This record gives sequence, structure tokens and C-alpha cells, in this order.
Amino acid sequence: MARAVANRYEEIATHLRELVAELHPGDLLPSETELSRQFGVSRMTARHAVQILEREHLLHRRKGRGTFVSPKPVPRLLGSPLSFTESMQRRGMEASSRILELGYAECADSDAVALGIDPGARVAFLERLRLADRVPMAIERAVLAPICAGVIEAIGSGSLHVAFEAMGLVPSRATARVRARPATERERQLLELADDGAVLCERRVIFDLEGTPLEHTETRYAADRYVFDVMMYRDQGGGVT
Amino acid sequence: MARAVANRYEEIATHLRELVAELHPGDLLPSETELSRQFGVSRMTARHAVQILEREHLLHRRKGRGTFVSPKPVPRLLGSPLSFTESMQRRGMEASSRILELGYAECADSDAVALGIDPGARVAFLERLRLADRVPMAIERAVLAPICAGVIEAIGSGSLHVAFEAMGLVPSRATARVRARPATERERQLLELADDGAVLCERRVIFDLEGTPLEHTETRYAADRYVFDVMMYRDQGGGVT
DNA sequence: CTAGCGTAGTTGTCTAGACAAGCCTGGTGC
DNA sequence: GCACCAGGCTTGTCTAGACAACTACGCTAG
Repeated sequence: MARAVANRYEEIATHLRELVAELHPGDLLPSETELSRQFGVSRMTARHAVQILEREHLLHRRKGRGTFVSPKPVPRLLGSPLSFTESMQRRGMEASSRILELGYAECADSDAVALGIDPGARVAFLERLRLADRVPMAIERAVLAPICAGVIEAIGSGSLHVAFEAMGLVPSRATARVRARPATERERQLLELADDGAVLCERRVIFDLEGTPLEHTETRYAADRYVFDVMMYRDQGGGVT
Repeated sequence: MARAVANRYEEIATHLRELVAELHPGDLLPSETELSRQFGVSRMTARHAVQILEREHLLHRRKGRGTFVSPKPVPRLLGSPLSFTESMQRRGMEASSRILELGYAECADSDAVALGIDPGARVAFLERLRLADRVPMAIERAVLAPICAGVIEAIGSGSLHVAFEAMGLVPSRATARVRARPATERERQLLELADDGAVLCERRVIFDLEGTPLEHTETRYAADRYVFDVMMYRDQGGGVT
């Protein structure tokens, strides 16, 4: 029955996650000493488990008082979504794509800077119309770093990021810059916008753990139907949906 | 000379921060064993210090290989900025304000939902034109929860958040929703926008540690001169500038 | 009734070890 | 030259304690 788990602290963390789900914000959780007795481990191990959930903002601790359930963020963040597909799934919508253009081209200067390659180098790119529940949502133009140009072959209508992982590339960090501007004629047509329609324009660079750039993407969202949801924490962290 | 520091691990963390600043991304950092010898502490204490910097994404660790300097994020995140003032300071700009309106009013339904109070209740609100280096940047309308209505008295042209802290209220979490739309006539005038100008519209609720809402704010940024910069991390965390 | 004190419980910091598991390197045997 | 293995490094997991700092609570003395 019991899953074979190598780590005692993960086992305790799982138990704590269940407790947090059952209880209400502000409720008192078992003390470290009690957890260590319950699970037959040393206090440092129990403490380790508690600290994991603390980092996830599921609970907070007060010296001398105890450990308490934190208020739930509106949608629970399980990890920052670096991809459109993930982001839509989290909202309960079905993501799909229509490929507008796909191939190789000389990269623009902004791509070269973002990816750290020579200006004018040959790169794979992919422009897609992204839909959520069949409604046009965004135009996305992705330029791939030479290392991962191979994924372009593996793209159907799916996620670039699934293809990345299949190649052993792990996208783990991204920088993004979000701005807004009036839509161009082509954007109005593709996204079915009104005459005075605006687009939310996101320029994003995705890196692996070592900081090697994998992808430079510019996404233009239909401003009248797309919103960014953001969770911010003061000390550290936050996430974006 | 040496600052009186209660915690050994903070001392080690400071030393590591200096090392990270001097070295280059990818460089090898001292092992836990070496740190514990250098500082005369047990390995667990040295490890604690390393883990702090790992959480801040300043370094990453590989089992069996060692600890390495992480690539620097474009602007180093020291904490998520929950306030306009902080956000501008981080960009090296001087934030100022012109108060447009200030007083008490019956709150709108959206405010009531966000702050968890009765619709139509009397609340303090504050509408300001926010400037960066004397240039109009945003219109901000803040509605304060009854608990912290007092801060409205302490506002000159400064930061609401400084006033919060002075009252012992610690803003520690926020949810935000960002969208874009064409600017209204009044927005075009105040923000000095072109006829087809758009605004980036951010609706934010700020909470203290226990999840009590402190403030509900709607900020409309001039889209042609303001951008959101975002750092995202896959596993956990991120921040917003 | 109130002010102060002590006690028990909590998290925070720290020790001095142990073994496991992943990684690299150098040497050995073929 | 090449494959394999052992040793020594690293981080990961875990123990069984210790004392400090902080909080809440009840008791006692005034």
C-alpha cells in the first residue's frame, strides 16, 4: 500500500499538505516535536518538511507560538507557467494552435541579443495563432536558439515546452516584459479585434538552469479577452499565470 | 569592526553573497565542508547558509558536483515590490505624486468583494497621479480597508507602504490582474496620451501575513512609457517589478 | 483586581557525527 | 587504445541531542 518513498521528509510533507487542505487558514498545525514523535524521526527531519511547505507559502510560522495554515492564494500556484498551454490549462480552457509560419530565417537583432548569438545567424522560428476554447487569443512568434532548433520538427499543434523536455532541455527561468499598444491591422484581423482594439505584448526569454537561452518569444494577446494574473510575495518569489 | 551578528549562518551567507558578486555565472563555489572548516561551524550550519542563497536563485547545486554561481537575473530581485515607489526606485527613477482626490466614500461592489467588507460601507480612498522623474506615469486609485484607514492622514507625497509599516501593518502578499484597453478621455488628458493611446490596467489586492486585506488598488499606466518586468522561475517563485 | 513571575510549549540556532548517492579522475587490466 | 573499477570528492538525508528566544497561561503577592 504505502508508496515506497526514499525520503522521510517528503512523506511528512505530503501529510502536512493534506492537513493544510483540510483545515482553514489560521488554524494551528502540529508542532515540530509532535510531528517527529508521530513519524518516529528526529526533529530536524520534521522541521525540514515544515520548511518545504513554508517556502510554498502554504503555512507560516511564528516563533514561540506555532505553525499556522496560510490563506489560500486565489488559484494555487504549483509552479510558474512558462508556456501558453500550461497557462490555459490552469484556467480550465483548452489550448490549441494554428501555425501561421514556420521555418528558418536570419534572426533580428533583438533575437540575437536575447539569445546571445550572432546577429543575422540562421535560426528556426515559429509563428502561431494561439486559441483558447477555439477563440483566438494571441499571436506568438518564437525564435529558437540553435541548440534546440530540433524541436521544430516535433511540433504538431502541441506545446513547445513538452517538446523541450522530451529533448532533455529543462526550461527553468524566464524574463518577461509586458507592455500594451494599439493593435496593427494584421493583429486586428487575426485576433478579431475592434477598430480601437489594443494588444498586450509580452516579450519573453526562456533559459535553462545554467542560464543558456533556449527561446525568445513575442506574444501579442487580444487585450479585450486576456488578462495576466500575478501572485506576489514580499520576501521572495511569486508566480504568474 | 565586525558587526555583532547573532547568527553564524547569516555571516556565512553574507560571505557567499560577496563571492557570488565577484565571480561569474557557472563558477564553482566552496563546498559545504570547506565552508564549515573556514568558519569553524558544523556542516549543517554552513549548508543552511548555502540553502538561503539557493532560495534566492543566486546559486544552484548539483549532487556529486558542487555549488555553482547562477546567472544573474537582469535586475537583481531583493524582494517583490508591492508599491509604485519601490518599483520606480529600482529603475533608478524618482517617484512622486499629485493627489487628485482624497477622502471617504461608500465603496463600490468590487472594493467590497476584494476587501471582504459590506458593500456600500464607508471607506477611505486616495486617487493620485503618479510621476516618475516628473513625467506622468499612472493614475492610481487606492481604497483602504477600515483597519488601516488611519494611514490616509499620514500621506504627503510619499508611499502608502511606508505609512503601513509605521503603523505595524506588514503588506506581505498581493494578487494582481493586468489587462489593457484604450484610454478614456480623462486618462488621455492626465497621462498626456496620444488619441489612440492605451492604458495598462492593474487591479491589485494587498494582504498582510494572515491574509487580511489591507488595500484594493486600481492603477492605470500610460502604455507607451510603462512596462512590467517579470522574472519567472519554474519550480517556485518569481517576482515582479 | 492588578502586576509580576514562573513554567511549559513553541520555533530558531547549532553541534558532531553518520551513511547514501551522484560525479570525476586516475589507474589497472585487457 | 579502451573498458572497467576504485577512491575521493561532492551534495542529500538523517540522528539525538543542546541551549536560546519568544509566547501564552496560570498562579501568587500585593
